[in-house]
Amino acid sequence: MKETFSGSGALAAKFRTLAPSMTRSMHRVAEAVAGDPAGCAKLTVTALATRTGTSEATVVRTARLLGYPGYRDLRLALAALAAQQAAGAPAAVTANIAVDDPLPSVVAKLAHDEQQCLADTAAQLDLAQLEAAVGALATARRTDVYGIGASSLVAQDLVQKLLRIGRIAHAHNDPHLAVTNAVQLRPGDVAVAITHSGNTHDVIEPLRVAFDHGATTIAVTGRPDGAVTQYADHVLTTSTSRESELRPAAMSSRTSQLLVVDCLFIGVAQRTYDTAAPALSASYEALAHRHTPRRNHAR
Amino acid sequence: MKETFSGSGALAAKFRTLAPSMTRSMHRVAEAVAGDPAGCAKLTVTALATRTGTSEATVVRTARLLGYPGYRDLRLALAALAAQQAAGAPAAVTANIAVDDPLPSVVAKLAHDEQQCLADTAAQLDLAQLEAAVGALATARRTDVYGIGASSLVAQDLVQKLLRIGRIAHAHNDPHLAVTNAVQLRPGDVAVAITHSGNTHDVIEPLRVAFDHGATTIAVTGRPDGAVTQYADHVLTTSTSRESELRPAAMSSRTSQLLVVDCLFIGVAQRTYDTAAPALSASYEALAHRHTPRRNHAR
DNA sequence: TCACAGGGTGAAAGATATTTTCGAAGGCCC
DNA sequence: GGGCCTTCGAAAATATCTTTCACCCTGTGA
Repeated sequence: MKETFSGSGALAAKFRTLAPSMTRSMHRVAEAVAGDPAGCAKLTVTALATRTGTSEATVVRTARLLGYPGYRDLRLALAALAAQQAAGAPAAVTANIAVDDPLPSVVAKLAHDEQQCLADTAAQLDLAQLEAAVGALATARRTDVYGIGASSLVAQDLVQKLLRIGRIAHAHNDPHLAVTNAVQLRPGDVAVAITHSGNTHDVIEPLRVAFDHGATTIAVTGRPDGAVTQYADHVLTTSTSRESELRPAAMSSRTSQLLVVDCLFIGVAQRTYDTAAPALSASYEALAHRHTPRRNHAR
Repeated sequence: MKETFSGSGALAAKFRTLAPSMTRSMHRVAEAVAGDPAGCAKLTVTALATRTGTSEATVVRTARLLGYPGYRDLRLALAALAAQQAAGAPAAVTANIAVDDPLPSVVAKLAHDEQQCLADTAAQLDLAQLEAAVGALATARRTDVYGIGASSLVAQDLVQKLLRIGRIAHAHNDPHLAVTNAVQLRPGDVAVAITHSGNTHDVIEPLRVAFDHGATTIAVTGRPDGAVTQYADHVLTTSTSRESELRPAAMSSRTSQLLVVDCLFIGVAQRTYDTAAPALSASYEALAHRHTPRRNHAR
């Protein structure tokens, strides 16, 4: 793949995230759009269809996939993007991490990639969905979080955070236990599934059970078209960063997922401030004696 | 783009210049447009006509007067202008996250903070220490990783990654078991302690034991002067990001720690490429069937 | 190899949005 | 007050966008 997308932000990120679920024709359209936003903003549906050798229908479908109600809105967004790019074009360079990269270069590239990933995630995060998810978590009687493999760590991170502010939460990485517990959920409870691929059966199954039992369900996934979203009331899309052999997408999705988790956490903490703040302080006090009193570490 | 708006004032300037030649109705339209470009960009001709209490015809006439071929183009320009204005004012993301921050602001601030944290970490990371740590891990007979609480997740992340490339690694978050296992270590083995505070007794203790038994010891900590470094052959310092009430340092240290872990991982993967690459591929294949088969697009 | 299923695709119909037309209303000078 | 010009908006005409639907390609199983 010799795609040379400059770090044009949200659009390129969206493109990467959704590329797998695009058909060939849509891919062509998306490529044209991502490659020359300014130019495409000047075209009508018909013109863009002609330029990409496709049909109006495909252009509209692509626009929809990219998250706009139709081509008209994509076009507006394109114009906006072009203006933004023209305003400040940082144009950072990012090569893939290679086997023979010296260590300093690895560190720089990794840091840069992850920064980019954070920016992309923040840019494309659906705030309405986030708001809804936060609302659900803030009022949940209890919250179950499902994650397997690398996503299991993210699930645990979310649970640790929720526990710290006094919410009742459990992380499950055993599919059987997860389902067993999901059966207990009912309306007012929340279930969160975390899966990069969006198709991890072991995580979807408990979410489906929770969904069927009336719990509010949230999916944190890199594939908004994945099977997991069938059973999700709220979908939070993580951004897929550039992949390379040594650092495949599935592995680097973590950064994006964790940002989403942090956003959820802060959102919930804000909404439940009265109980969250004392709980946070309490957890510090409780941990203080666990640290050997060497210097003044209680900043 | 032929039409280049030099600044956000361009529209207002045009408005002033052309105001004399405008009729009353056109004036109302122009005023609305100049006053809220972003908002007007969202409206159709009809909607804008209604909002200004005029007709579509008038709106189109105004657009023409402002120098555009029609309303459609004015609308695009408006969207571009709005984006430019938004980009020009990157907002005070430097501020702490407050209880009453709206969600969009929280997302922006979090993303910004974490990006900053990554940059800081990469900048101050001691490459010589990293190199040494990578060398030790790459040749280790086995690796034990200690982490408690939030750092436990980081420890697990490192272990998961090492396992994927065929290294033998274990994560311990039970202090007793950690010590029990540390006793088994000997020269040629590696022990890694992850602690933000640098003074977490439960993590220091197993590292000390490992150190005493001749294992190579690595500390990943935010406090290079912490107690943990006494028993560490190599110290990797993570950066402490800004803290706030809702997002204390101990919690945000994760980002920094994970970057270090990633650097270690890539470094080791490079050095053991011959075994790492096949192991990586194998782990994908093994996991493939775990994802409900959905679609497979040629890319 | 063939028949079949199922999604991907574009032509064209259908729906919207934009532009133009045109007549009416208001105002100004004679 | 009447002619004449300007302004204005309703509605027709056009351009643009969206949806539908049948065809086609591709992969699959007999």
